[in-house]
Amino acid sequence: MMVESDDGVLSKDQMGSSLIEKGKDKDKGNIDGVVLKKGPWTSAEDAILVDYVKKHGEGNWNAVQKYSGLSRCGKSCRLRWANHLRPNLRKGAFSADEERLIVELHAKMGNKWARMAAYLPGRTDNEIKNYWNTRIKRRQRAGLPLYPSELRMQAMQEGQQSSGFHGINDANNGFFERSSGQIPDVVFDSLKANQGAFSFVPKLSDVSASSLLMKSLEPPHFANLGPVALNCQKHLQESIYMYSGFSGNPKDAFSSSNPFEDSRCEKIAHSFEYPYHDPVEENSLPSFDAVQGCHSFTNGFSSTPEPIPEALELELPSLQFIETDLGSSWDSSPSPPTLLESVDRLIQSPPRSIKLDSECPSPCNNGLLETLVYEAKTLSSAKNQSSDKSSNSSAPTPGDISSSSLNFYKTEWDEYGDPISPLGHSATSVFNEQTPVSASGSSLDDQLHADIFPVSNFKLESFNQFQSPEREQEFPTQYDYTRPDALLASSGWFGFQSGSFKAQGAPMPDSMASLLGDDDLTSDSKQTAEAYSWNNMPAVCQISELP
DNA sequence: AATCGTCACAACCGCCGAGAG
DNA sequence: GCTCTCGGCGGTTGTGACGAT
Repeated sequence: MMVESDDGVLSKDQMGSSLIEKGKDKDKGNIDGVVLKKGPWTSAEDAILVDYVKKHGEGNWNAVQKYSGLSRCGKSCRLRWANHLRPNLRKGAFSADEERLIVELHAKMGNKWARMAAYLPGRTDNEIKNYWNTRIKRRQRAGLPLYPSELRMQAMQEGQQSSGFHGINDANNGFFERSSGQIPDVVFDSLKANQGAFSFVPKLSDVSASSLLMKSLEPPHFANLGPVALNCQKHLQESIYMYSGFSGNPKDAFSSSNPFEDSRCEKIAHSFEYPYHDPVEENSLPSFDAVQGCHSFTNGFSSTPEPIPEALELELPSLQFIETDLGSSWDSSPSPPTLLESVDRLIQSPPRSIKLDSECPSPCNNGLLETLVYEAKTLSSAKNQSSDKSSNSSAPTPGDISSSSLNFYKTEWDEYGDPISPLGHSATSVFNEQTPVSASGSSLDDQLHADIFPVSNFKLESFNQFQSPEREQEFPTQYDYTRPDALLASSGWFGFQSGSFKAQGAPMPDSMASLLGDDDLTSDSKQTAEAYSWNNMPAVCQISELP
């Protein structure tokens, strides 16, 4: 690069011994006694290589050293030629169109740089890769999503058009690259950047059970974790592999002793973030029933011994939105089965997420848990409602949101003639049974960390980011997480008063602000929630199809 | 002016698959 | 079927440029 001797700054010899393999590696640095050079190419070397290619054509790169005397290994020659010397290379900064195309392609292909390069004449995979990596860093640092909403929209459309989620021209390039296990880390756009994406939230009546279900996978839970170094592509891969295994063997796929021990969950969350929703499309969205491998999503755990808790577990750090989402999305009239089933599915993750599966064997299989969760959620909402009403009468608060949810729950439940839970308990009865362990000491956030994320330091920090006296008031109670009722009652798993940070005046990290937008969060929370839920679907469906 | 962090880029490394022997 | 070579690909590293402090 800078040491290239185009300007004569450094001669080949001056490149120094440090750049020359000492021949200790016969296979790589020394061929037939010739020490192969490494490091930046000189103009002289370039000329030799160009001349060689002109004479012999591309390929047979290992012969370059033999026939041209160039002290470079074949791979290095090929790379130099492909990235810098071959004709028709397009140098310089990427144009806006190119950038957009890259983003689009990445959304479709993942880190398939070579394939992406095929769509960008004159550009090399290395350029694209570098650009993308830089972009990731930049946007992550800024707390911005990687993909604009229109891309997600397009991807969703493509996913609908083909159950295989095929990408653009290459049928093998699915929206999620199956062969590679690559899944685009579909990060939802910020509301700020994509206000339009949330301007057409479907009418609640249009929200399907699946969408409701998907709220349980909502990314905002992860968004709360704040910016996390994105230098974890491997983690992303791992995450995808986790998903890959999901359809086949959930237990294997999610056998990690601590699903939050690293940033995988974050990446997964990003993978699910897909807030773009077009009401026009919703009816054509693939149902989970129709998607192979998504059986459990539609059936709920009640019908399968290996339900989706594994999947939902991925969102365990959930701190927000679900409750709000439910409340908002059920304003209309989902069918009664949808309501209940959605609730059921929503509640699958907490027990596992808090690693109670070992202590509370198979809580998901008996149908009790979901009922408890539902009612506990309702209780929690009620509590928030009462506390918030007394303190804030103007701006929407988490409690307001929760209360609306609560009211909605009640309304919906009663509306469908099911005044009591499927278990036969009234919500009240369950609420009364809820037993807070202690109101003293640390906040729920700390509790979460201590009990659930013992090794997830970054998440604790993330949680702490949102700690504030207000939030402490929000969650004054600690629960005994060894008790299912308490677990369920800790609606933090589901509803953590999502879009409340702003309204509460609690600090909102930049990333959070970016993810949720600077618009009034509470006013948009419904739409956001709707969009999230819908846009999660393709990802989940596709993931379930991964081998 | 010095220092530090970030960016942008080139190049290398390791792995993998295809094909030939 | 096995081994080897080659080429391709994706990930990572190294380094100068650049801007902020």
